[in-house]
Amino acid sequence: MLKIYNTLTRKKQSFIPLIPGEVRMYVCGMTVYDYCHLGHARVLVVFDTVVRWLKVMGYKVTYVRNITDIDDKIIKRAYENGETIDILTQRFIDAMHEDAAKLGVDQPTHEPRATQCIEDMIAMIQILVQKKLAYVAANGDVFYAVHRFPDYGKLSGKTLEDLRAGERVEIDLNKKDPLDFVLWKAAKPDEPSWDSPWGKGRPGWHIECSAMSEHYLGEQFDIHGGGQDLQFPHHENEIAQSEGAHDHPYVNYWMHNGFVRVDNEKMSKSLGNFFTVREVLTQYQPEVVRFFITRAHYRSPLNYSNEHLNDAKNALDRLYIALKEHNTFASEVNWGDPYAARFKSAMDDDFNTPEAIAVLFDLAGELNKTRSLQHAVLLKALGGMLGLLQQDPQAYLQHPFSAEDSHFTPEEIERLIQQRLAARKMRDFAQADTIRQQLLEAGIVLEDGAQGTTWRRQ
RNA sequence: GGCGGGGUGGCAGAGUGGUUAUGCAGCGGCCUGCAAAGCCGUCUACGCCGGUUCGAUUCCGACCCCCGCCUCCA
Repeated sequence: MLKIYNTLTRKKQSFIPLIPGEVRMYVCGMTVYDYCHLGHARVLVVFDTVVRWLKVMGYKVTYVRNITDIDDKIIKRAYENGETIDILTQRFIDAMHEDAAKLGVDQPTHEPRATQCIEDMIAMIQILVQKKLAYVAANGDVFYAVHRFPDYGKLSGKTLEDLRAGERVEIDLNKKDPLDFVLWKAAKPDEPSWDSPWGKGRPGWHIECSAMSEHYLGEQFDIHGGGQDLQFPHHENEIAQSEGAHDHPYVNYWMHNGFVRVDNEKMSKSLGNFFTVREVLTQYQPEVVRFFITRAHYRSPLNYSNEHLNDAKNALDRLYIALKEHNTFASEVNWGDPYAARFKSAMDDDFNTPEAIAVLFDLAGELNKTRSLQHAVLLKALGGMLGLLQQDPQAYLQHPFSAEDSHFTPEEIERLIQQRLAARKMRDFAQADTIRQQLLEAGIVLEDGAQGTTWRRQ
């Protein structure tokens, strides 16, 4: 039985979908004004892994991940760059898709863009205004009246009093209450806008997720995910909007992934301590990055550094080396197998991927001892459920992962291996070792095995 | 200040009321012409102080420290 830690109840709960056999899931995606950094990569990978596991468990999954393609930062960035919003956002949407694909992240079922769902948002705001949960301010903005929604704060464990006691509440004279949040912003000159019952304007941020999730998944669905930083206010506001509009529960299970950190601090745009996915991929194979992410539990913080990536690389190498002599394909998993059973119980326990990966290593050890095809097939199959180990082992092990790795072409390496073999045959070990040393200095390790000499990148 | 999460061996990172996590790194051995890989063995743990218990890293309480949210943020 799958258990999921639910932020709403702060407990692990048995997962029971609203419709037997089907899972409807929504995850807050990117605001597309810049390249994805490792924090974004984590969200992509974490929820991709969740979807993969749900599918392995036999669920039909409808997975929606939105794209925020209109907001203050996008407008500002487009203006700074002297380009249109459309060109800016399309560029970063394409870049995000490239990054996601490299990390082995499957496309969601639907990937709606905020600007394509304005009508849904307006319709929802209208309901909220009718129900007096929202009001039109003097400047034409429409605000949600937070005090009118009694459950406000239930997700983040805050009360209105707590929030009022906070020091950082912005002062906006148009709001009746400083805690009210904007649903619709009246148009300013030179900004993109849409017609609405309240005049030209554009949506606030939170309304898009309420409207788009309802459009694709209905008024109530199973799982809603996102980064921990979205818990408040974004997800809290979504609840206020959706439950306020429909008077019944919005989401059954809320999942929040932990941050990626740098030097023990949250990686973020505002701190400027972020590394983009594409930057990291100039130094490491994408699967190493995915392995690095998957190796930590999704709710734990994940400290980023080159040392940790190197460590992840060495660990992943071990799995591929174990698979090296069996270039096999995954097949159906027999869950009665002890390794498979352990893997399943780890994944069923709130997606405990570190434990699941530990099973992979135990299996690799067994494979190294027994060299049985059966273990190789299982290792590949279980790895695949995490989006790992699907490459040809040789391709992985020989992949040039940095610019310095282009010293020798595979043909040249092959030629040097043959030269060394000839030297060894003549028992000219000095010459043989010279060649091996030469390759080693270029980061190439030779391995003399029973079936001849193979090479891999260090 | 309010709310929430956490402190595990050299590093990363799970977990458990008593029995090896796992990986990387280190050390010793086997294998090898020598290596590499692999195998075998092995050293470093559970922030601090009390309490409960036959027994606590694991439960309870206090303390110290770290991180996050309360503003845009994955």
